[in-house]
Amino acid sequence: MTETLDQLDQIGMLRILTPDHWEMIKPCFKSTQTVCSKAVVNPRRVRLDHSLLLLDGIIGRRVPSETDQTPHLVALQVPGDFIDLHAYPLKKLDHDVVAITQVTVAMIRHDDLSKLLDNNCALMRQLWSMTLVDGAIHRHWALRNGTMRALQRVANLLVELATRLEQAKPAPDGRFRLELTQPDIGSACGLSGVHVNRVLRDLREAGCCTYKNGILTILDRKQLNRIACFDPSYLYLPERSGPSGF
Amino acid sequence: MTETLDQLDQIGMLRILTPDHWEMIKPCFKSTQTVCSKAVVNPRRVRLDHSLLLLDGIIGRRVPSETDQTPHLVALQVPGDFIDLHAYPLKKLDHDVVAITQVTVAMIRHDDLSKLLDNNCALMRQLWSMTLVDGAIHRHWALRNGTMRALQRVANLLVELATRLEQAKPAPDGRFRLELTQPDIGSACGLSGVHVNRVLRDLREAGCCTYKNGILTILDRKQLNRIACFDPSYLYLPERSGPSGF
DNA sequence: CGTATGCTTGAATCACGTCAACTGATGTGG
DNA sequence: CCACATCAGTTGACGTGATTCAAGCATACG
Repeated sequence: MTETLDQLDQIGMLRILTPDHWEMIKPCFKSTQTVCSKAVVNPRRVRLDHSLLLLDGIIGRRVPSETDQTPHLVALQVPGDFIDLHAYPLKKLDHDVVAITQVTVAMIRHDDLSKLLDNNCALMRQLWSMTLVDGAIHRHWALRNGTMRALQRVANLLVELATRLEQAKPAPDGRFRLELTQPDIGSACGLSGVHVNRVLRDLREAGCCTYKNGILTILDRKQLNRIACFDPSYLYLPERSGPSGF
Repeated sequence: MTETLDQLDQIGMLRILTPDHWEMIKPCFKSTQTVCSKAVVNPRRVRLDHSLLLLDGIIGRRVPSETDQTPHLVALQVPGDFIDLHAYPLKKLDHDVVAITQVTVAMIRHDDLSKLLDNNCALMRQLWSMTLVDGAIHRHWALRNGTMRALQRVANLLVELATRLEQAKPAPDGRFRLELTQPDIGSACGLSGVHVNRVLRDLREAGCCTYKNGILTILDRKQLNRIACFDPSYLYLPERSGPSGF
């Protein structure tokens, strides 16, 4: 499997790393792994000795709900995200890490990470930054669930995911394979599955986007952004060319 | 002002640091500052060259709402919290940092922090951990706003704050000076001020707690925990004596 | 085939928001 | 000392957005 590791590219959140730092950490990923949809990648409350880099697919973080049975989605990760990097300093997670789609991940052992970081504080600071952007996204999820109404909430979530996914892989056709069920979307933004269905119909009838078979197709990005009141500054996107918030 | 700095104690979140690490970082705090209620301590989108340690009072993080005028509370910080430590790697914030009560903070320059951390990766990892606990709290806020109904939400927020405040300073009488207005509480958990008022009445009539003049008084902690479905594991409390999630 | 899973729609219910009026405490100026 | 303004809290009436329950439909799969 190591042949794929050499081809690893600096996609999405990984672009926070400087190229030389990326070259340093890349060899530490010793193996990749493919996990099938719906599997629990890392369970909560268990001591972890490794962290995962998401290469392909979508991963979610679930917290079992205190009130009812169905767990709640508190975060979604896209390719380029350093999943459960926070397990490196914290050692245990407070949520389950589950595969939404079939995913491929690269593993890094905390031992190897320590060897690397103990001699390189600059790299550590950049990894730290990556978890801080995660934190900013978490704050935005609280904001979204706290202030927005259903239509805006769903639109906002979809635009966020589209924007983050584009950082990993450009999608000129505006199509994104999310594979989230409608109740999943509801779980992520605090709505019932039924209501998500109605909201998606409204977005479809407004000509904004369609969502079918787990595939999001954005038809009118401008209008969708407007409905979503989307301001991407909380994503701290690295500047490619031109101004950005980072 | 330096006389107070020598007396700084390892309260709240600071207890994540080992005592020797705490002794190392303590001298870097060169001055304390008292800021009056409602002042903006650090504005968003401005490059910061320092971070703040909250010594006394309560600080909030506000995001101006896209939809209406009133900004939204996305986080609350209690004494011992290293406010905007995330500004150290990220340099800019995506939210305003505002004083809820009158607060005293200690300032640390990022230059000094760098000098200290470049020779001490273990300390850096612990500071990193502190921001990760912040992240876990953010996730919980998203969860609260996404899954809970009004009564549970308010109860949950109040218990969280009480628990975190107790880490900083024990409150055997069950009284906590929050100084949040009822609309503030609503803003934090996605409810209108009017509805918060009704919920607080319900909690009062149930004998759980009272909230008057910005002071929370917990009368029946057990019942309040039950209503709030409160499980503190996401706070990663350091173990004092006995088992805990950390 | 039948069963499971996810989507779709309608009808009834309810939790919460909005609006508006009133209270009570605090503060300010004449 | 009183008149007045201000601000947070309080309560009622009303409207509505979202949940829940239920039934029906489509597709995939054994």
